[in-house]
Amino acid sequence: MGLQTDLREKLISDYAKLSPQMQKAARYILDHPNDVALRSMRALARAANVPPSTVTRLMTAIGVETWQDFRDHYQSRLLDQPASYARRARETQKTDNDVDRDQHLLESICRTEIDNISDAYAPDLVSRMIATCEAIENARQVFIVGRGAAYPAAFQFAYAYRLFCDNGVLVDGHSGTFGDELRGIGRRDIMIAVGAKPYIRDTVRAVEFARSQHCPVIAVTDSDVSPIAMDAHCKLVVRDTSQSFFQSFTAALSVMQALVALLVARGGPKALQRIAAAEEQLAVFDTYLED
Amino acid sequence: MGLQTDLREKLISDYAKLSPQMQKAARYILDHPNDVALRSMRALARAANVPPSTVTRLMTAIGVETWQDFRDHYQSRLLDQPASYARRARETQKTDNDVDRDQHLLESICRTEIDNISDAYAPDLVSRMIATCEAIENARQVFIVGRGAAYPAAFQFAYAYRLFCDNGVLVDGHSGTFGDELRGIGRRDIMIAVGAKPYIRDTVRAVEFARSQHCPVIAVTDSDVSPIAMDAHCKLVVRDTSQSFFQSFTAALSVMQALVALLVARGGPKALQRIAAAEEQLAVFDTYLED
DNA sequence: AAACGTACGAAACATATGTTTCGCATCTCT
DNA sequence: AGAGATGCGAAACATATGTTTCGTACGTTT
Repeated sequence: MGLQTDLREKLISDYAKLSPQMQKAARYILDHPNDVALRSMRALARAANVPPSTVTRLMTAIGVETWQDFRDHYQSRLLDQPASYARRARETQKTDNDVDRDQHLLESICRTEIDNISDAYAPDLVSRMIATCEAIENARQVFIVGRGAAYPAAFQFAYAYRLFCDNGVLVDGHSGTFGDELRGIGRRDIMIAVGAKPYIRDTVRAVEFARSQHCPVIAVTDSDVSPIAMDAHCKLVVRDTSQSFFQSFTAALSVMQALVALLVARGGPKALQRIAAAEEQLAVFDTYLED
Repeated sequence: MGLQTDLREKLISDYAKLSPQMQKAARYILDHPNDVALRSMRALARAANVPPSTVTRLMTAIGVETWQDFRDHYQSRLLDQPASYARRARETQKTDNDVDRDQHLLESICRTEIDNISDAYAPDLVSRMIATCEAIENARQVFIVGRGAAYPAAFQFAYAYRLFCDNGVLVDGHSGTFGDELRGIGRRDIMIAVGAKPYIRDTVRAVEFARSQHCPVIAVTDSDVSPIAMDAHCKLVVRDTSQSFFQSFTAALSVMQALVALLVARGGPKALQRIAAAEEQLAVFDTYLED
């Protein structure tokens, strides 16, 4: 992927052919790649002790149109790969055939989804997921809340969780009101609340109620300051960037599934036994199609 | 560097005391910390959809003299991060305790999820998605079927789809039986069926019924030869590889969301108008928390 | 109603930025 | 030695940036 293999390599290979002043600039860039990402062109030129024009000349010499392109390259390198996706996506959207538009949209959706997922498994989030598991394992009951577009993620977790634990409650408001389902919630329980902007009132109310009953909350949400994340025991902040009017809950779903996988892994053979039992039960009900 | 404990914490703790517009800015910063390090203040303000003045006001509100100081803080934070990555990697390879196992599991889940998603947007699938959209656009009614673990994906699509089209029916068996909901299905309709192995009998039955009524089927499933994909008008085969006992429906969900995005993009301004109307209606019901 | 205070965006401001131009050295080749 | 090419920095240019100012709109209090 990518027409530009690596600008760094290009700089090194062309180094000999450059004029002395350009070499000075190139050398500084090679020695201080982060300066390219973080500082301005003029500031870099000053640091390298060359006039600004030398830097622009260097750009054209190595076949880079503009300083922006150069800087972008180094910025995404700094981010350890991710962000360049978005910009490329924007570039691709310029073409104007109808089918092409659809294809490009899907391509850009794909990249966004991958970015969202990557971010959801950043080191910070990983340790929070582990902490979340500990909290769940020690809880008496596990209440799972998610309305509207967040419902799928909540459902997914609840569905899988109940295959190996019987203390999970999906608070979906289907049977009776929200309040009924939360009766008895307390400090020994835990609530997993899923929701992103726009926040659905029910979800926020459920969280507030849990908090008022001293029940710790795990927030799977889109921001550290989302109303769902307020005073949360653990915040799992996942991106919901999307190309459409609708937020993407892909990353949230993925995290919920990952939590299940983690819980099972930590649960060891006992968890697996329970799953086997659950599947047997489903087979009795003739739920699945046998091969 | 040094005396500032962490501006991020400061931002979170002061969040409630900020004015609405400043909250908007603060929130964007919390959600996109790298933007602070890499982009200009005005660019960030644009991205956060606030005037530049709001950002400067935010600076003074949280006790930061100038934007430069703020940016510097985030830049050094960004530069420190890669080191922690490396350190963590080294630590992981040394010891073999429980936490490490969890981290490795999550890392491998992340990779698998990304693979699944990438495959779901392969050129072949992309053109099938476009074909799917055409079929949906020409359908009288759109029936969406998904049971068990596939329910989230079906629900997600139905939920979003109904925001701009009123001919979507989520066949979830909640209200009455499966059969009831499918009454009247015919050749001018379309059914979107989601399901992976193990195939849930209800879903397969629904597909078979649709076919018997000459209703074309869009199959979102795990194999070209899945019982759901039999004689399907269009097969969207997505991978559901996962590290746990449980299939991953992340890619399926992503594809369903992508279909919605595509439909809206193709629908043009009319679709957007309908969405606006739907959101207004939701606002009337006081569904969302206003800012 | 009136007075006050806060919140806010548009515009103004000075400065910094990326790029281009221009003229002057220095080198190269006949 | 002179013509041509090349390398170079100062300055010019248009634009973007960070910050301040100012008028208005809105809500609260008197």
